[in-house]
Amino acid sequence: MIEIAVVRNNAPEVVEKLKVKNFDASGIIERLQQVDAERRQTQKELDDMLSEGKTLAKDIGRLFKEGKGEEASELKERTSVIKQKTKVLQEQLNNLSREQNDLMVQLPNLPHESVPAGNTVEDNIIVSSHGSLPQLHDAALSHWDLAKKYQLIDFEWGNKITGAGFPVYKGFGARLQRALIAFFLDEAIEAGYTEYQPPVLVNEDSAFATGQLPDKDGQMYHIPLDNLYLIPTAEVPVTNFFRDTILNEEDLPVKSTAYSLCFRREAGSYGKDVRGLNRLHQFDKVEIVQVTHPEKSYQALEEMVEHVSMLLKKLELPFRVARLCGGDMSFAAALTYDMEVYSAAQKRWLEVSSISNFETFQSNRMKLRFRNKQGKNELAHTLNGSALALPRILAALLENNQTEKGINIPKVLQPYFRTAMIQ
RNA sequence: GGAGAGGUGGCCGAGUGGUCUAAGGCGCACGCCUGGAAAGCGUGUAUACGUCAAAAGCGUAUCAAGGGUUCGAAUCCCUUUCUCUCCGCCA
Repeated sequence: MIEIAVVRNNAPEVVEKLKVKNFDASGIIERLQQVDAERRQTQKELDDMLSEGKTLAKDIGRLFKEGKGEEASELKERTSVIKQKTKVLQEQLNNLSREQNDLMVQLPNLPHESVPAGNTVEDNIIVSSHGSLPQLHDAALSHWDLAKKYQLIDFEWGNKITGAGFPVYKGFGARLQRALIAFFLDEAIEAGYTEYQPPVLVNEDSAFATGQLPDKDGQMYHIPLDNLYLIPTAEVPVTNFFRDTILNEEDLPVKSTAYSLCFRREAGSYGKDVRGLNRLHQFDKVEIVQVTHPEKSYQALEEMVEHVSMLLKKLELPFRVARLCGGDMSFAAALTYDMEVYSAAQKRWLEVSSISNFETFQSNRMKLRFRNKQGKNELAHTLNGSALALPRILAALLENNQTEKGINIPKVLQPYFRTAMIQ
């Protein structure tokens, strides 16, 4: 969530900026200002009352010790009044704090000044394009047909044992997945990220901290018996490593990478968008996460875009980079770049990575701070990006590299894949 | 799943109703001492909210979390949670 001080000091600016995200914050902000002022007033009154009670309790204790029981009893009468009042004030304060918090979590993150206004993908800005679009022969197949032809993926088996959106990879398909994961992790490690294998189930606190709760409740698989959530991305566990943590300034940036399974309910999706590997309930992804100094976060964002670009170039896939417009951005992001590869048989751009700077939005929720040079604690910035999501990379690789003889494997994957062509 | 023992500052660890404003130790920082270092000595060393233009200072809360008893709770009671040990199950 954004910081209360920002609301307190720049309310009109907050409302203005959130318009870029198509969010009308005026009502919430107005109420917040009232609640914040009342809360502070109440806290002051309560603190004073508690202070008086504390002093009295000490006096009473002292008097008892000195054997002046009668004087002590007189003081006791005053304490009952104080008790009554503190109880009422405490309750008021709790209510106000709760209301303030409820309002705060409804506010999306403020967009960076470079975020274009707009509602849909049409309003996203294509920042750059790389590589040339492959020309396929007339008999070119979609990746789901190729998967069948070469026995790479069995969608039917997945359907049978679980349901739609849970494919079974087999043979060269499974091996290609394994090769990609190893390649992505090795590249991330090379770029200075530390590798982790996180849990794929997280608790409520973790899901809240990175912003999945309460905003995207229905998008995650939930296990009620233990109140745990299946992660939609490794961002959730990895960023939460640093929940309630105060880092040293010299430890920044903290760069982490993790391969994990990801689970998304994708409620309401249907049609050709979800055909084949285009949209799954369970998929594989290597994620990169950074915790940075606030002054370095946009530099880190560029670096992450560069990293993912490098991966796509090495995989010889044509891709483009889009800066998302306000309406297309997530609740928690301040600035997001999407990376899209061209899938030649489908003739579509597929989103394979989303790289975002959350500034202090997540760190404020999870109390992730660092001790700055002045010795004060300051919220760090968090960022993350896919590097990369497997299924659509797989789709593009299969479609773009198909020939009459078989499917070519990019050079960079061959050491991992141990074969140059799927036949 | 059953039984038992626990959760105290960055860490170890004392503390069973009233200067707990949490002993002591370790670590860390600064200073003294030293040719330099070590040892020694001294000082300091949490987080949040509030107050203040800000800092300092001050107030309040925090001894796993929440509630209760009491004039007063780290300490007593209840609930929850987590960790450890043993048993059971188990890759």
